[in-house]
Amino acid sequence: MQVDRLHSWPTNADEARAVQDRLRGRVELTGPADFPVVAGLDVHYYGDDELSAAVVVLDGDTLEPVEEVVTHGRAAFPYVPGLFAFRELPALVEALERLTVTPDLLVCDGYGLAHPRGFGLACHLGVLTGLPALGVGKTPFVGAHETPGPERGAWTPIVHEGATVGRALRTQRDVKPVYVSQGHRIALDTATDQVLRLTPRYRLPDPIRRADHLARSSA
DNA sequence: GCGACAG
DNA sequence: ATCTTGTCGC
Repeated sequence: MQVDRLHSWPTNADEARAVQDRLRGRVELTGPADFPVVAGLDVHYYGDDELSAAVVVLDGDTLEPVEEVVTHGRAAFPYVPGLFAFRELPALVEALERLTVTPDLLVCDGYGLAHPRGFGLACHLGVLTGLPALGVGKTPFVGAHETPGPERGAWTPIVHEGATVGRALRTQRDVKPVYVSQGHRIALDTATDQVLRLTPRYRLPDPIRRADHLARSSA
């Protein structure tokens, strides 16, 4: 698939924040609710700052893999909370470009709207590709939330600066919640539904687990 | 000012 | 993210 470079690569943290502030206006918070083909993305770090980036495309109904791509590279930016996306973006974009099928949804490992400037990795990938995207985080990042009930499907809003920016969602009974936020062209209700649907077992969505395993095994 | 801070 | 042992449970 084709991915547009909507910005030059930032040289420092201020430039990176400026990119986020500029692209934030392109995020759309509504979109389709049906996703025949979904993709999971994840990056594995090894050595100094080497990394492998994996994209696994799954049939949206059966959750069977239909295509896999792995790329290798180096972290493209130092780790700064809030600018995390710039580390992995080039490798992930290259992997997406090598896909022969275009997914209907990107399931990203990290945050979308629930981000200090409202533009996390899931928003960034969504805007560059134009595809619906959502983010799943494993630890709280921004905002405040109550602990959801213990049963699968229970959720509470994540509130940041007076706005709901995501949900703490229990994907399995008595398992630590995950943190769901919108990336691009998707409603929060839809993102929540999809995360549950894509997580028939374990804590994290199948697409992310598969991408994690693939990136790890091809280091 | 100090610590904490997606992965 | 990664460095790391054992342990409990399906």
